[in-house]
Amino acid sequence: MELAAAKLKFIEAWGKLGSEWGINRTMAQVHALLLISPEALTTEEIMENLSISRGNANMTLRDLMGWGLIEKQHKAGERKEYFFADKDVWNIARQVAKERKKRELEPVLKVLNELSSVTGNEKDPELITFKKSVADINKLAGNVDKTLETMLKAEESWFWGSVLKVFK
Amino acid sequence: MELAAAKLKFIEAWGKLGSEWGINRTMAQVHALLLISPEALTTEEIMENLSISRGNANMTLRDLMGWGLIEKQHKAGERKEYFFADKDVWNIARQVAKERKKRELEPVLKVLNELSSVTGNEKDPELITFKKSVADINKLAGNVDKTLETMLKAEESWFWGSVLKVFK
DNA sequence: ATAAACTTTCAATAATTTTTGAAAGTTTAA
DNA sequence: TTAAACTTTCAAAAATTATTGAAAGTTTAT
Repeated sequence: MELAAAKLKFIEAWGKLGSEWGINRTMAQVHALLLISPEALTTEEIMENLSISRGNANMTLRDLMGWGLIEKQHKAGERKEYFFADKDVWNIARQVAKERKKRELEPVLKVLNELSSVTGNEKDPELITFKKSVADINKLAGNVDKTLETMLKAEESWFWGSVLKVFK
Repeated sequence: MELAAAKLKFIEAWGKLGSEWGINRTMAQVHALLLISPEALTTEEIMENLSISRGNANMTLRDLMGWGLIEKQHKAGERKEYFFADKDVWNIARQVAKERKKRELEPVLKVLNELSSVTGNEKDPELITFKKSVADINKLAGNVDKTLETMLKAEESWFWGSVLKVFK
């Protein structure tokens, strides 16, 4: 396959994966584009490359910066802003894990903790089932949280080395 | 907190989490409802409880069965179909991991493998960057795949025991 | 100060996803 | 059979989410 076709396919696949995981398709595509660009790109170039509007490009780039996945670059003697993506895939994975943990897992853990103090007739099957489910989910979520915490601090080779060795 | 309020809060939280992870909010809510119900429920009861239409309930229940998260139950001497959710949270996690691996990770791995055979001028920075990104993502995705594979076969206590021991 | 170069905002519009509900389909009991 | 009880389908409507693009805002060079 030619590079041009491969790029399109990569951007499309990355966008699809993103949308399946609750990430705006365009955002995933802009990220994909910057990931495979050796050079930083301007808003203009991104707009053109993906056929998106200026407003869309601007907001998407801002979001990507909010996720810590891309950065602005200023070139000496140029007015334009250039954007580039961190190319280290392990950093990307960690960054996404970090943000989703903060934005989604932690709020859920908070709610689960509140819910575990539910009151009522301790003989009521409704209450028993409710408490059991909440407690079980809480435990699982806690384990996920601990594992992510470790992942965030870890080096890639150490992390996978450890995990895969255990699972041999 | 009272049980009734706690139930509402749980269903709401589960629905929100689902939608953030690309799962239809209603589907997550129906799952939540069944998860905390000691008894199997009819379509009618689910419709009423969540204020959703018959069509929506029917399709959502079918989807949940497709994900292997709930099952039909037939009660002797009754025409109605009852639905109940597997209450084992580890089973649920495994089931979701299994389905998402099959539906999303595997197709992406397939595309990545195709893309790694991209051709062109080996000196071209565009090609070099592209190949590097694809190779790196491929490696990471492969490790995730292997880990999920292990998780699918594992018992909960063994899995977390191993993972958390390593990360101590 | 001015204006060109560039970025940001946001109300309106478009696209996508979800939901409805009535009609069609199926099963069962008598 | 028939008809009641129940389930499924799917086109249309509603709700949600994403995108546009022009106007407003900002920065920089002169």
